[in-house]
Amino acid sequence: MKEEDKSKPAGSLNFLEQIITKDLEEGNTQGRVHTRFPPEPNGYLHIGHAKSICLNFGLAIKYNGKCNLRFDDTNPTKESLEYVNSIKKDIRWLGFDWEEREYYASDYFEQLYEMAVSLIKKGRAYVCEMSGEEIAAGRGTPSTPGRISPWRDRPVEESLDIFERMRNGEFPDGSKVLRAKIDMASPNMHMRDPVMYRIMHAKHHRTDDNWCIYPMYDWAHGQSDYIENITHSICTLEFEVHRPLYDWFLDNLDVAGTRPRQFEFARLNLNYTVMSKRKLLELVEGGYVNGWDDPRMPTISGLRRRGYTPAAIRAFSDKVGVAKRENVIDMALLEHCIREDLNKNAERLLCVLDPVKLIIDNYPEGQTEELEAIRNPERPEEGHRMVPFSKTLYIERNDFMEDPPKKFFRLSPGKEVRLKYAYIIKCENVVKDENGGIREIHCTYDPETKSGKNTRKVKGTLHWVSADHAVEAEVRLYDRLFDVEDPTDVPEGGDFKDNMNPASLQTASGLIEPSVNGSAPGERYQFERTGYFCIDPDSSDEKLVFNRTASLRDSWAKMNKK
RNA sequence: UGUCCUGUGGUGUAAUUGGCAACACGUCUGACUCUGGAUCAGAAGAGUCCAGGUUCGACCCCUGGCAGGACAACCA
Repeated sequence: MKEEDKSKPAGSLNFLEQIITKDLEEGNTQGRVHTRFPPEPNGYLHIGHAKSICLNFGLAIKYNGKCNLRFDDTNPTKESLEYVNSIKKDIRWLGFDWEEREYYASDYFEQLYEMAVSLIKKGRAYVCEMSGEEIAAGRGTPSTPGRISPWRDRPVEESLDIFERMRNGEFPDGSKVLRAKIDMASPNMHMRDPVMYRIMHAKHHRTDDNWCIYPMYDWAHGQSDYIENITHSICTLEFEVHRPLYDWFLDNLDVAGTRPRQFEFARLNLNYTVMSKRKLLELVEGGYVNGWDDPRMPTISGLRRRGYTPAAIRAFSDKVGVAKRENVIDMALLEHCIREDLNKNAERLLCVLDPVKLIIDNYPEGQTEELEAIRNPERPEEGHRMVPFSKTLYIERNDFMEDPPKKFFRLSPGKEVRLKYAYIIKCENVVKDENGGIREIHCTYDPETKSGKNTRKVKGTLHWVSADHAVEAEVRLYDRLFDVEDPTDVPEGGDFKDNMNPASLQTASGLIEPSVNGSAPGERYQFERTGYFCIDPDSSDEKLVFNRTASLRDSWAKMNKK
């Protein structure tokens, strides 16, 4: 877990690291750093969560501390075990370990209840019997004060009694809540007697029907941090306004030891995609993608299936940095990170995605040669694979042009190119079909130019496969899910889905060199000159399925665009 | 016309706490190349939201603006 990050000068700290360093120097946290990653198990994790995971676990690692996994499971109607499991799987896959510290806010329900009772006894909380609408209406607006609840000054004993009966299930949902008694005129809406408990007769995935009152986020979260001895409670910017409440609860409870403190950072935004749970859900449920792990989704499971590596995602998280200002990260940075990893680590393979037949007229009929091809030029120590070569081959259709522009380095009539790992060939003529399409390209080869020999050089090198030896595979060519940088930027009445890229998935039938046989789902390769690909779980014994993780940078395509 | 937060190249993050701005992605050259990949060398691109002030000196401190964001679930 030690990727180097060259995106910042050595020794420069982000604002959280600066705070922690100072706390450690001043002994503010008993010399400890203890963070937590607190997902609500109500959905799948995405790349934005990955940033938070890397941050929280990363800080703990960097400062020799600990990071807990804590499920914030205080709303049983939205949460489930399925999500708990997927979240655990994703965090582990990313390479982080919470050891035995797998916690649940629901583990603290009893303690939380006792703490609430103590607050009532202090006159700092009361049972309010207004309806939800009344409470909302009575809260006022940010610029006008709220109205005092008629129940606000009821006797402590009465609140105590009713609160207990709420717990015992004597009242229907929505009939009563426990509220903190703070300040209905506060300019901070969250301080206007916030709800601490609501009645929900709902089955919880862990506590079953033991409870029918459930704590609200603001009440549960800070106290859970306190119970777990968290030192630095790191969350995203939208909770900034909650911080006074976070502190108020701690101030008004008799807490001992180190108090947790909350710090906020700006969440990750990525262009050319959407990140909100609601929109992601819409894509899944509307069938716009094939599930949460569709390789085009920015979910962790989607990226995994797409072929991203944990190391690439960790490197990405490092490079995006941590700060308080809103940001939009360029998708190109994510792509850079996976290419950087896979260039170094993925074995090479020859695969023709859009084949056209090429016949070497002067190559002996029926002859086959096994040619040596390096597995990975970045890691020569990994050795070689053998690739069969014969008279009839396939090359990429767009590697041939009858009438090439001046800077076309590939094959055209009368021109020479090298076939990677094989020979230099020269195009002699082409055979066309009745529509004028190219059916066969006829070439001659120069036996003196076999790969490995020190021979003359030609400008272009092509990938190819031997027709009789190639293995057919389904290749799913993925591209960005959206056409535009900000898919949510739509005209009146428009929808973010209007910005979807119609070509985000194109399927090809690829021909791959036979050494691909025996590969298993999850394995990653570079198809030379084409891109990085990963074997999809949809693969069967009969047919491999590849997902394109990322294309190779293509300066020829870029040049053509101009 | 409330409270809180944030404004640094196209994007993101720095500037060791006051010494005229660095790194990464991206872009553009060129070299090299049996991947138009990778690699290597180089370039362009901000004078730090604006206006005042303090100071020998301000991205950094002060004052006042402006802009953007968050907050009015019995969601988290």
